[in-house]
Order: sequence, then C-alpha cells, then structure tokens
Amino acid sequence: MGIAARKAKEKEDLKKAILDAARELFLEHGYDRTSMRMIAQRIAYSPTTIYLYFKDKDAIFHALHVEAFQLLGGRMAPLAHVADPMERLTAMGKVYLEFAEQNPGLYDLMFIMKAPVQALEEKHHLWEEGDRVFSVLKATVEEAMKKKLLRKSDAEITSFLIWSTVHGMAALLVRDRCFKVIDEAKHDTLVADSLTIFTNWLKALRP
Amino acid sequence: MGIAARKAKEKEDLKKAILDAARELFLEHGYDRTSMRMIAQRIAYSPTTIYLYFKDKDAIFHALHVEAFQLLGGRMAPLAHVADPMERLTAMGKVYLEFAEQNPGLYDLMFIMKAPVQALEEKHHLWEEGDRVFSVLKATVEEAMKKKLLRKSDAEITSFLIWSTVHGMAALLVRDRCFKVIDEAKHDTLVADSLTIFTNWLKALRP
DNA sequence: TTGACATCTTAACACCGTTAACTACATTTG
DNA sequence: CAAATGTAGTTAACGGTGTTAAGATGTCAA
Repeated sequence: MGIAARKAKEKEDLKKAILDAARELFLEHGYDRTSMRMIAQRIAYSPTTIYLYFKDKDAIFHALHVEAFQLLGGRMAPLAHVADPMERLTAMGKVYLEFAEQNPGLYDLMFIMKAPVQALEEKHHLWEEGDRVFSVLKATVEEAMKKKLLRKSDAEITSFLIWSTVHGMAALLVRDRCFKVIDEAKHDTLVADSLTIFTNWLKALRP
Repeated sequence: MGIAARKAKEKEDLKKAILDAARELFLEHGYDRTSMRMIAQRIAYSPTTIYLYFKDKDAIFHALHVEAFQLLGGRMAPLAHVADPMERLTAMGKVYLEFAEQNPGLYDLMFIMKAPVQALEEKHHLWEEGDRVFSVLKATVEEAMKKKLLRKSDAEITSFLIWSTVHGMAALLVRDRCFKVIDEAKHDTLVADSLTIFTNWLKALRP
C-alpha cells in the first residue's frame, strides 16, 4: 500500500501548495486581485489543475477561512485554564482583537467576506467554525452570569452583543473606517483603550 | 442662458440615470455582479459613455455611498430635538440599526465595502460622510458625560466603542454571520433585543 | 498488449473594467 | 458663410477574469 499512500500524499501536498500560494497572494493583494491564473503560476501548474482540487475559487477561500479559524482557536485554547469566567471573557476579547489587528486579512476572511460562507451556502446552511467560537463565548457568559459576576440577561443575546462590540471594532479597523474619523494621536491605542473601557463597564455592572 | 442651462440639466439627468441604474442593479445583485455594461444597457447608452460622467466604477459607488449617507442623515436629523442626551443616544442607536436592517445593501456600501472609500483614497485621506455622523455621536456622548448621565471617560474613544457595538451588530447581520450561530426563534428580535440590553447597560452605569 | 483510469494541459467561452480612436453634431470664430 | 473648435457619444480593442470541454500523457490492471 506504499505506492497508493505516496500518491495520496502527493495529492495532499499539491492541495496544500495551492492553499499556500492562495494565502500568500490573498494576504498581499486581497481577494479580488488574486486570480486562479496567478495561483496556478505560483505553483507552476496550469490554471485548470486547481479545479481538480477545489470546486471553485470560493472553495479555496473557504479552506483558508477554516485554516484561519484553527489559528484563532489555537490562541483561544490556553484561556480555558483561566478559572474566573469574567477574567476569561476579557482575555478572550483581548486575544480576539489582537488577532484581528495582527491578521487583518485573515479576520476579513473569517468574519467579513462573503465568499467563504457562500461556498457552503448550498451544502448546509451551517457555519461550523463560527458556531464553535460562539459556543465558547456563550458558555463563558453563562458561567459568569451563574456566578453573579455579570449582569443577568439572556445569555445568547448578551453573547451576541459582546461579540458585536469586539467585531465592530475589528471590522471598522479592517475595512478602514475608523482611522479616518479618529484623532491621529489615538490611533495606536484606540482598540486596546476601547476594549478597556468596555471591560470596565462589564465589571462595573456586576450585580 | 436658457440653452446652456437646459444642456446642463440634461447632463445632470444622465448622471442621475446612471446612478439610478447602478443603485438598482447593486441592490439586486451586489457590487461584483453589477457591471459597467449592465448599467449602460439599462440606460440604453454605450458602456464608455459612463466614463464621461464618472472616473471609474468605484466613483459610481462612492456617489451612491454619499447618497446613502444623506438618507441616514435624514433619519437622524429629527433626533436633534430630543433634549435628553441619553435618550437621544439610544434613539440614534435604534435609528441606525433600523436603517441597517431595512437597507442592508446601502449599509454595506457605507460602512463595510472598500470600493467607495478607495475612490477618495488618493484625493484626501478624509472621509467626510463618516466624519459628520461620528461628530454627532461624539457631541452627544460629550453632552451626556457633562450632564453626568453617562460614565465619564474619553469621549472620542467611548464614542468609538458605542459605534463599534452597533456597527458590529449591523455588520454581522449584513454579512450573514449571525443567523448562522443564533437560535432561529430569536432571529426576528435579536438586534432590537441586543440594543435594549446595551442601552440598559449604559443607563445602569450612570455615575 | 490493451483498455481503463488518473492527472494535467490546451483551447475556448463569455464575461469584465478601461482606453484610444473615431463619428456625428453644435457652437464659436475668422 | 466657411472653417475651426468643442461636445457627446460611439465602436473596437486590450489585457485581464472564472470556468468548462475536450484532448493529451502516462500509469496501472487485466
């Protein structure tokens, strides 16, 4: 079974090479300016070969989107050890926003662009990657409410509200809407300072 | 001067017709699937004629983006008469989110898409439309803080935080990220309920 | 040895945004 | 009045795009 295994590995390698090329081009030039032909040229294959490994362009970006979620997941994982749910929540916010600031392209792919979620639109109208992250948030919020560290309300809606707040910052940043209206002297610390105010609010609301 | 005036009006009319066609096509099919050729066909002119009225495709969408800001501005204007700055703030949030829910395409154009802000990228790195809306928010926040109706902090950063929160909700909605992780029974009232929780928080934080 | 299969390529289709060159027509100027 | 200028719109083309159909090439099993 050695030969078959080697062939399977070669297939897997090429698939990975396609994703590597696509990722590099995307992070440098963005989605629109990354063409199938450019990806093909970078891996020295014909453009149509890519279609033997991915259904279409959106499928490639969905794969990158899954990859990006694994990266974020890896940064979130250590926070599971933070005992206090309220501290864990603020730490999650910090990690989330640092990820967005350090990887604006990937953040775009995960939470803003339509292409990656349109790829699975037809299959199941389920967004597994996002669901997993949101579940962790929701569990933390529930725990914090149960321990009376956070103002009680519907946990799911409250989680959505918290997610919206950090996503809002990240999205305004990534899509270039905030440095155009905010005093330049504050740019460097804007996101961190906003998050600090927000977490202070949450703590001050302790019932 | 009658003839010149008529000609000027005709030019203005054609410009408007281009924008009308572009708006309709955009709201139905989105930015990518709205081509210059489609716009041209709808107004029964040659595609290249459009370039006599707009520099390029992005310029058209920047014009639509300005238009959209005027629409939102029109809905915000009546709120200037609300005396209590805290009430005004919550009313602004409500109007903002209702606008986003009722006009997801326009909201996208205003606060998410890159094309319209890239259009003026070169000119001045100034975003007049966004700046105006943000200034109103900031003034309200300042007033609320001054009257001790809102927890004191840096007004600009706090304004950014509040904007981020409502923008986050709108963006997750418009880019189809929230109904995929939220219980279906809550879809209808999710945004309104989140906003209610948020405004309750703000009020509870009164110093 | 032959047929089947997997893998990859070439050629093509139907689009895209955008520019250059050209045609009418109106207006102003000599 | 004729010629020059300017205006408004066109056709044709360039160099790209995602994607598909058909063909080539080599590897394996019968």
